[in-house]
Amino acid sequence: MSGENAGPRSEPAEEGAGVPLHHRVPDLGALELLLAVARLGSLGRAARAQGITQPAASSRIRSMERQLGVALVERSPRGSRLTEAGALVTDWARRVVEAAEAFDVGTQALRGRRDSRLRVVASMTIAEYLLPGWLIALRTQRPGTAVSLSAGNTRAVADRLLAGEADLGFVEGLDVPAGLDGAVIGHDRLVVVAAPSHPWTRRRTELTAAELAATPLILRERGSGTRQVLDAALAGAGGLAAPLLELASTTAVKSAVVSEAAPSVLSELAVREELTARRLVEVPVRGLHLGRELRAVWRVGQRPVGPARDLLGLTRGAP
Amino acid sequence: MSGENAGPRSEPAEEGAGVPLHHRVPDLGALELLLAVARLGSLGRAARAQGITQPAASSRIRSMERQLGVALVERSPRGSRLTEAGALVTDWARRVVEAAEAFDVGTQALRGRRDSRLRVVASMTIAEYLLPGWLIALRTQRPGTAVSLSAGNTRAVADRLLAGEADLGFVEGLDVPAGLDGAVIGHDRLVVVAAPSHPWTRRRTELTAAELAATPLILRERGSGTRQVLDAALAGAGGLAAPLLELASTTAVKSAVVSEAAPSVLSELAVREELTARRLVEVPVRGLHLGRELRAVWRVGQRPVGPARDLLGLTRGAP
DNA sequence: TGAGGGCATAAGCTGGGGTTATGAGTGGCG
DNA sequence: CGCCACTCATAACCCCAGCTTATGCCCTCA
Repeated sequence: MSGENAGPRSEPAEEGAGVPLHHRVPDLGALELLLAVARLGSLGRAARAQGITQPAASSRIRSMERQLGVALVERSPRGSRLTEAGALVTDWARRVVEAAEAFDVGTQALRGRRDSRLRVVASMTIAEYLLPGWLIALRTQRPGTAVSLSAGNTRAVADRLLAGEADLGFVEGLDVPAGLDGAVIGHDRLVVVAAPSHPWTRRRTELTAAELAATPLILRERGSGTRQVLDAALAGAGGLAAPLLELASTTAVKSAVVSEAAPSVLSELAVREELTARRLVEVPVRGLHLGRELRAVWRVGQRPVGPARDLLGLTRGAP
Repeated sequence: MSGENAGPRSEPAEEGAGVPLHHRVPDLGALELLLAVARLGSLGRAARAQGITQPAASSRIRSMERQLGVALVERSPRGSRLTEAGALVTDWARRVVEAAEAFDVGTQALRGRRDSRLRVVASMTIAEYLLPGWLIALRTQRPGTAVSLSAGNTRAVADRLLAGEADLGFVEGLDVPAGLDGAVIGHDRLVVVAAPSHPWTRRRTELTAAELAATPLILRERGSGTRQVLDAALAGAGGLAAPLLELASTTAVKSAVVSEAAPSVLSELAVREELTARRLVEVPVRGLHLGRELRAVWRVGQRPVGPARDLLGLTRGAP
């Protein structure tokens, strides 16, 4: 495991547990630099691209290699190429940097300058999972478009649009709020998820809607969009049983599902990563389709123009 | 846009272009701290959780708020809660931290200590997209399992397993290499993708396999797993046309698809993010299914036991 | 054979992020 | 009622990571 102590592990010791992550992962700057090296094929060029000097880049890469214990680039007097391992590390680094880009573009929009040319209001789910990607795309397509973002539930989105405080809104749900026009830009689906250890993940016969309805679940609090769709869909199956636990945030629900051994119903967008990592498992339900539309919305009669139109065009056909 | 200069933009100016990302995004340490605050409800507790002092945490959060220009936490003499905006920022931060965790667990496995209890060999695609998630899951389920990872093509995976240099392998492809047993653990699918501006994304009739075969594509070099599956699938449709461009890495292919206006065929795993952000668009092809199995493999007769068995159990049913 | 691009090393500066020490609010409770 | 326990903020100080400039060596190519 973690270095010095090769013998039968003495301390807590599980791979540097306790040490916060950022001591074991290089800086964002270092990761960016590594990507630049991969792209440009030379430490010096990468350095210039990052606005630092060649020795700085050299030492940064070297210390990253020391920290990770892996040779990342093969230096030659004619440039630098990635190692076999370096290529893999670079791919993982790219994902960190991409997440950081999403963070950046998101918070920049959140800063919400009054002089923004495009003011967006979105539901939490969309703002969290989809908008940053769209904004990155918008930035590459129409650089210099200043966007401001605020998030809230469907009601808040409608209010801001009607008050003229926003140009374009995004909501997920079953219908378009009064006073607004909209266009479907994609679809979301609620999925039943459970911890991998839960018996539902080993069933041979598909779960029925009635069984689902009768089981106490871990859910978001009443009033959330997710909850509405679920209530409506299970009304015919005897109605939803009292929840085992009601939590305020999606994240809280997810970790509760993992630790408490009860299932939940969540947006596909919210659990995609957990599903592919098998931290959660989807439980198919016979004949139950919990789809819901993702919609762009705007004030009746005010079809989006300019930047709002650009963004709308970008989002059509999402998921 | 970027502050000071509100007028018609003078300089390059597009939202701090040129300034490398890591100057506009807080440190991983700061993001982790923010998550801890969100989870624990107090700066002091979060500080302790990160192994720093309360004043350090206080100043770190404050300077992050200054940097982002957004109030993130609401301090009270009885604890700290996230702001509305803070909740959103925290969600975005969580994704960065999760990517960093994947990076961490991946590079740690790559470090490849000889004394590892579990030696894994995987194809590039699986190592890149799936393995980190599994390793994180494995770490929470069986903490302290030292894993070493090496990556290569199917041939290399087989060789290492047969040489007894690895305990468990993962490959994607159509069949199990000679000398190995295996189990299907999931499915991947090749998808035809194009830039959003490409005419194929606006077709009213579905693309046919013959049309796809006749079109020069941007592809990975011959010999890659992706290429094999594609060749096989289109053999009946007249065979694949000469590629427009042959590139060595998936990343290179992706960016070429975006800039050159030619389509490509790539693993669903590799383009999922690009698809949801609409940087790429999937083009459905009539009656063509480019599925391929993801398999865990091991030496004939050596069913995985111990840690290998744990990991195998974790991966079953992936995507 | 010299010029130029590539990388490494060395010496020195700077600032961000850490520390300790302290003060000032607020709610619970004997 | 007054103390305690908890919160957060401020101030003064320290240290090292990461930057810079200056230099040298290596290789390739005209």
